[in-house]
Amino acid sequence: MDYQFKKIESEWQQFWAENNTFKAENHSTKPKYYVMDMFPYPSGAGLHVGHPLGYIASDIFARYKRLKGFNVLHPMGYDSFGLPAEQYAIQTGQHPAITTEQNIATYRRQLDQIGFSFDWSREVRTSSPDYYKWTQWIFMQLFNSWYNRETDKAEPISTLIQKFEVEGNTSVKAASDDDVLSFSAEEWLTFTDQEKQEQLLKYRLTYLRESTVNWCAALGTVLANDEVKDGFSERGGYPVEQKKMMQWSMRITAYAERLLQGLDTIDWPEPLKEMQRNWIGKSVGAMVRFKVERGENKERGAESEKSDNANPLSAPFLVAGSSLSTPFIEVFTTRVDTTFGVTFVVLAPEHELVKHLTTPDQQADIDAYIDQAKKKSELDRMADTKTVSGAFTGSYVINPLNGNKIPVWIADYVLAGYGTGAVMGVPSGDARDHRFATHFNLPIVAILDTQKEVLKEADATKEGHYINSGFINGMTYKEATAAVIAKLEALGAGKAKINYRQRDAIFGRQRYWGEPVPVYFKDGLPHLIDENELPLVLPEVDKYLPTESGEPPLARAENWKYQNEFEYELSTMPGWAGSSWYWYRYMATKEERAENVFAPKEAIDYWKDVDLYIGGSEHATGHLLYSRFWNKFLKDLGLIEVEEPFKKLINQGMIQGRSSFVYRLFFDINSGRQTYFVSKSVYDKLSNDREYRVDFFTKLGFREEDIPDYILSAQHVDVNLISNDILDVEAFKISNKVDTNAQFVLECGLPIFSFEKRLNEVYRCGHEVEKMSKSKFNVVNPDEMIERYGADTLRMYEMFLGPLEQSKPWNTNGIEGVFKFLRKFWKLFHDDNFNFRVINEAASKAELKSLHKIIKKVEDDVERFSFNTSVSSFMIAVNELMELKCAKRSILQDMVIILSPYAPHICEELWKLLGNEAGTLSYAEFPKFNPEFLVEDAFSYPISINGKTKTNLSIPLSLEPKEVETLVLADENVQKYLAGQTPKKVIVVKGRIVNMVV
RNA sequence: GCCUGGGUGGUGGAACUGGUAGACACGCAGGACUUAAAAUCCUGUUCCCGUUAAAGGAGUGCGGGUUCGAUUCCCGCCCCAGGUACCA
Repeated sequence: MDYQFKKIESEWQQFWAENNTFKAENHSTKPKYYVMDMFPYPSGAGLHVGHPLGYIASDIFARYKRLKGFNVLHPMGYDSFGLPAEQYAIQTGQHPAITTEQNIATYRRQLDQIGFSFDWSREVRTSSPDYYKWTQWIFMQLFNSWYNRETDKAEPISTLIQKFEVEGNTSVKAASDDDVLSFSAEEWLTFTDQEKQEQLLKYRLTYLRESTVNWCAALGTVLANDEVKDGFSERGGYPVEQKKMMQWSMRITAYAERLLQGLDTIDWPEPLKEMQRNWIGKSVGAMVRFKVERGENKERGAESEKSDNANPLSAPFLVAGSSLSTPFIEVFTTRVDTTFGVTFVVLAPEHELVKHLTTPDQQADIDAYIDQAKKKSELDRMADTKTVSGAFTGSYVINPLNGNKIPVWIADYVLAGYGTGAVMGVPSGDARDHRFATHFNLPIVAILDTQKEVLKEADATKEGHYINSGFINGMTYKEATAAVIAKLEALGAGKAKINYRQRDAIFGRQRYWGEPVPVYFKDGLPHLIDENELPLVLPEVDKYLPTESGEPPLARAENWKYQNEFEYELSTMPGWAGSSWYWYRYMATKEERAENVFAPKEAIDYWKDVDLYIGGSEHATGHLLYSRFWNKFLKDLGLIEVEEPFKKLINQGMIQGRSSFVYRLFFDINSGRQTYFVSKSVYDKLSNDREYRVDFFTKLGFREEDIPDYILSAQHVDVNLISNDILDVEAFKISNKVDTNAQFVLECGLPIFSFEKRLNEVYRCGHEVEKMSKSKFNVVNPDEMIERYGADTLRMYEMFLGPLEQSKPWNTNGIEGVFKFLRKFWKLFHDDNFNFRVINEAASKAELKSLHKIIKKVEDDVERFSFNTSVSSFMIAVNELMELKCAKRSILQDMVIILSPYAPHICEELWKLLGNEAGTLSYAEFPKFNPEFLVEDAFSYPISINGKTKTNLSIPLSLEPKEVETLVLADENVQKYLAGQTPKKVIVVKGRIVNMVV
């Protein structure tokens, strides 16, 4: 029989399913091995060719480990809450649960046909109530916990209450909000319940906090950063602004130090760890307080400051242990030694002191600036370092070290969420401060004798001795830092401080399709529902849109009240909630899931942690950090044992897509909004060519002086509507919901001829290589590949594409070669008429050499996750055995075992043809490598002159370098290249190379 | 901007610890088999110069450096991709 992959593959897939071949046991005498993949979000576009890359790698590894005698847990599930399903629901009115169910069915079909060895009995779905019951349960544990810095772990909130009752909060060392009041035990006891709860909320590991969101008034909703482009909504192009909103947060910062330390104990790619370290961003420095100079802002601050408790000018004093009575601006700096060089202070435009520091003269300037800053996203603000902007508040502060009066500015390069939302400007040492000072004509003072030309350029050196710096003049960096901190502490104007860049994570979305937060509100304060009321099931709503008043979709649920009385929390949990603990749910068997725990203790004790986790590096600072955080928290509660959940992690590179773009041009005219889609070359010319632009608008009927303001932007378009970069305009019109009256300007430009077909009368799209994702409309799925070549070919081809960890755009150029290889492998077992021809003869030396070369190679390659190189080696081995006309069982049977993790279907079939019991291949024993078969006695030395290879010479490997040198120099051919010269030096590296220097 | 990764023939890539650059494939060209096609097999294929063959020269994004020897190590740039806190 010829190689009939379709028949073979469907038969074996059915066999595995029916016989539960890959079901993992929670009890075994074998050593355990837990191989996990990052589970997919079941997108409507189906599984794309990028997903299987990591899954194939982990499947090869899992199958390899079974052959090596391990009890392997290799599960799969779905991260099934998310924005795209909800977006689809908004457009179609379909319940996201239904579309999600359909998408999962598609994913499952696609996964099944690739032949993965998953234990499907342990599948999880984050959107199913029996799963998210436990996500909500963990949320409740977080709400009921605080972080004790003395024991360095989370503890029940009841222990905090006990402390408050005995000693108040002044001596408590806890992770908390910045604005906690100090109170004594007596004061605590006089608090009402309401007041007590308010205080406790500042300590809970999940708590309410005001944070900034992208608010789109036209859509009446909050947008993800992903959905905002250049300050406008990606859908519809409506303006977006930054707005503050009360939100649930997770106090991940409490764990910053442990998250940092833990990195040293796990086997993860160094760059990934580095990303997490940078994200956590530990910096050792100091807080410095600059007193506000009174009198400059007499109308406001001065009179209200004493009596009015709500006056924000007094807000910063609400720091535990502080008794200062003058308003100040607090900054964090890592270069406290440069305090004498401070010539201005900059606040974030959102800083709460801004409105109180602004003098009447400056009011207009400041208002205009704040207005403009609101329109920019944080990312835009960080990214744009070229343009300097800012506004003067009119107020001044006093430098605590030299008493200098320093102006207070606002600028958008200072971000409210970072540090204290204020920085001290040291233009001589910091490039950004320098640009700011130069632009606004602020003084620049050198503070180190090694700084050169500070008027021209900032110099961040720590070398040399201080100048212009009062009592630290003449000191070195180390001495000065210590001296300044000591002085600031003595003055009560600052203290040493370790700062983390990481912020507490926002834990809420103003959306429908997510886990409901198990919280209701009573008298404006959050309370947990009862544990036995879990899961709090997502209620039905009539529409998946926000309400008219801008509340989240859950506000639409009718009669949805806790005990028919109290408002539930209306936001839902973010995408990362369900994925932050799922590896524990996999540990529970189907039967064990009926028990009232997230996973049984014995199962957790047995599987402990994930031995190998494979997934994309795009999750480096999101999912992987949150998961480590929740894991540490669960450990603090004593529910699990390990500090780190993922022992070893491999990043598979992304299979990128080739995205296509259309170019949308729109502007407002008297009769409303007009939209055009312009072709690629028209877009290029409109962007770069002024004359063309004028001509273009003239043709549209505008006079040169009346050309309207317009927005020209690139927009993703579905790659399935495109062939060779040409857009199917009619199909696009149907799929594009927003601009029904849009017009199309084709390659030929204006005017549009519609009656005559010509070459340029097409709409040409632009393109870019970027990640494959539904939102970028560039998804390619594996079904067609499997239909044409089969799963074994797809599996091997995805590995053959290149190193697992590297990103690459998808292309199918080489797939024929892999397919040919499998057919050759099949032919090795059959004669020309496809009769099985394997014989029981003793293997030759050459055959054994080929076999043991590949055993060694595959072992080495799998252990270091270099799957692409083993595919090449398999090809070489099969080419060699073909050449040798090898048909011997002792060789071929081992070949089947070695290849089976990569191409399991064809190997199962051949295993059966070889006379073995069906299905036993998965648990066969991996062949033992014997180095004796690879011993060589001679090596063909490359002979080079000045590093350039000239010829080769075969020399016995037993010879020592001196003997090799003699032999080489005696060679006629070598003498020809030397042309009579005597080498100055001869380098011989045994078994490697001979190099002569002349 | 900042953090992280990458850049080698026409294409995907190999070269594992500084030791023959281009393994293995794809594609292309030529040939065999065939009435023909598909499939299969054989030969060639980094570039330039030359060409019956040979012999030269250049070459791993760009510019420098260390070394007997650099795709590999160091310094400075350019380009591409991922992340940048509400895509997952």
